[in-house]
Amino acid sequence: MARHLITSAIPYINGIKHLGNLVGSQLPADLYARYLRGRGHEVLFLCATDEHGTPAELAAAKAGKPVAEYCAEMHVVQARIAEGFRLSFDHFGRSSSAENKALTQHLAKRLAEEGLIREVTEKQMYSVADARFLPDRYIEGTCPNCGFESARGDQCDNCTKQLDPTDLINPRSTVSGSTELELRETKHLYLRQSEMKDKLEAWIDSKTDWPVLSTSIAKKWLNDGDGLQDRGITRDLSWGVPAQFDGAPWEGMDGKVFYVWFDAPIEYIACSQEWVAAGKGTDWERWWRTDKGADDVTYTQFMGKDNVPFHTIGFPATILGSAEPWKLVDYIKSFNYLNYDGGQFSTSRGRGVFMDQALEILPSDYWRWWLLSHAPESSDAEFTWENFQASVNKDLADVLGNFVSRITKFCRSKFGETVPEGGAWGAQEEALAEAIAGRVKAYEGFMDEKEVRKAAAELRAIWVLGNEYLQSAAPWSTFKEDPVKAAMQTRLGLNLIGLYAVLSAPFIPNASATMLAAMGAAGAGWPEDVKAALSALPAGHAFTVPEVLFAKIADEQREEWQTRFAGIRS
RNA sequence: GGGCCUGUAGCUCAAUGGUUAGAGCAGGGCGCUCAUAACGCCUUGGUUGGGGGUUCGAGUCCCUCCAGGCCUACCA
Repeated sequence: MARHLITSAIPYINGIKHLGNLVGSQLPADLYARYLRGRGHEVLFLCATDEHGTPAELAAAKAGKPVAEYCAEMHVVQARIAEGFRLSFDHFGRSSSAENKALTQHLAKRLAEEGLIREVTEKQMYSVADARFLPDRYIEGTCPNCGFESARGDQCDNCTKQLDPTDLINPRSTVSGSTELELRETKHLYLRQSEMKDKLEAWIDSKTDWPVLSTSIAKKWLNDGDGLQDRGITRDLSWGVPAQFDGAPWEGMDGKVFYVWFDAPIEYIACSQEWVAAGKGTDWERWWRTDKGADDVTYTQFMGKDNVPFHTIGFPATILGSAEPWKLVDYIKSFNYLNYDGGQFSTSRGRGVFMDQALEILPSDYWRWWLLSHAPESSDAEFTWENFQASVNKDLADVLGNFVSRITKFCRSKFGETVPEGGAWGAQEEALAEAIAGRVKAYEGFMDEKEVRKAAAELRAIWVLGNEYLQSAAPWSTFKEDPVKAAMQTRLGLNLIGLYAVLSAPFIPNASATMLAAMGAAGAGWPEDVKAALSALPAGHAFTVPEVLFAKIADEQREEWQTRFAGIRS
């Protein structure tokens, strides 16, 4: 038994996430966590809401609520949806927690003591009407390059030229529309990442088994242009971890907070403290402090590609720079994007399917299966309703669901709702057990390697073996001349359901639980010995015929959804 | 502009430089009747984006061009 720390990139508090966000981090992380728990390992699976930053403030203002209240409400909403998708976090924390505040300030102080913080005075755009500094992208104006009138202060969406807000003609605040903007001097703390370039690079170079996506993005940041740049870790905002605090090794940072990307990854650690505070655990240090038991922990992070720089550069720089024995990540599993029907999912335009809507129209298992079996691992992937309908109907309803249905109903009609007695395995059954054992090994291998799509394909192939067996054994024929043999075949068929339930649990936990309940096999463990697992349900054991596991999606239904989700979210 | 990724069957994807490039779905044929009009077997289908090169041998390595995507440090 090994110990596995697993974190999913923490979703931003600003609204409900879409399916692309889900498949990029939380869902595969959950798959892995469930698999490892199923194998009997000790797992701590953490996630949280990322609550600081300008967008949260603006969203709260738009909702007419204090930002703390807005975040508290949205956290509950996200937590409930996460439950709906059966995301099995050991704790779902908040980056605005007292724990994170204390730890963020502690680490910043440590970095300063190690000489890795420097103060920089710079000029930033200030909006008088909004009474706040504005990030570049919150300034809009006419592009000096192409004349586009809604160019953002960081880049023009029309001609893609990178801009400085001072380049814009007729600049205005996107918050209020005010043109009363001025450049003001402001002081910020910078993390001297450049000092740690060699150390970070050596660390990244040692990670030869990571997805190319993870390492190539990291190397790009390390070596682009003049190499790794220092990074500002404070912002002129009120909502966040205060940058000025008792015992701070600097002055003059009043009214400023740490940059959200500085405190967000720290929440991974703080979340484990929240986990203890919530009474769910007793010792967080054995997961995070290599001097206090965490040196045998394997730490795996899951995230979308947009998050990779912060996890390969920023957070490791914080951890390593602190010179304290924190556990560093061992493996970064990164994902590309999921597109929606020929374009991108769009939160602002309400294009695509959002997590709450998905749960309204279908149970979570449908989404889990499709998303995971089509996870954007090697390149961006695309969601289409036709593909979704075809995959779900074929894989879940026909191959797995119908298998459960056919064997339980056959047994009920010939032997009753009890595992039938008599007969012994022949060559055919031995061959089946061997074939399944081989595929289970492959399945475990893919899961261990976090090869999500390949694992899904292997699992499906295991389901298919059951149908192949029933087809060739044909207990409905055998029953006529040799009822005892038919009983043995049926018994094996019923046992396959229990095996499938356990193997499938990481992907489709609800259906798995239904299958186990129907078979009266709730405590079934991982089939380390497939042959034994296929005899787990003894003769005379009672079962029930479950309801249809997966209903099919009809064409008319699909068309309705297609229309409903094409445009503006209602 | 720079960097990275992707391009393989109608669709979604596989293939440590090594037999005749494989699966699933869709299409075609046959079988089965336990089952959710389900299942099984067989089968059609590819100049691996174009061109050049290295090699005994290239989907794979190199060069170049084309197409799509992402990132480019003040959104997160």
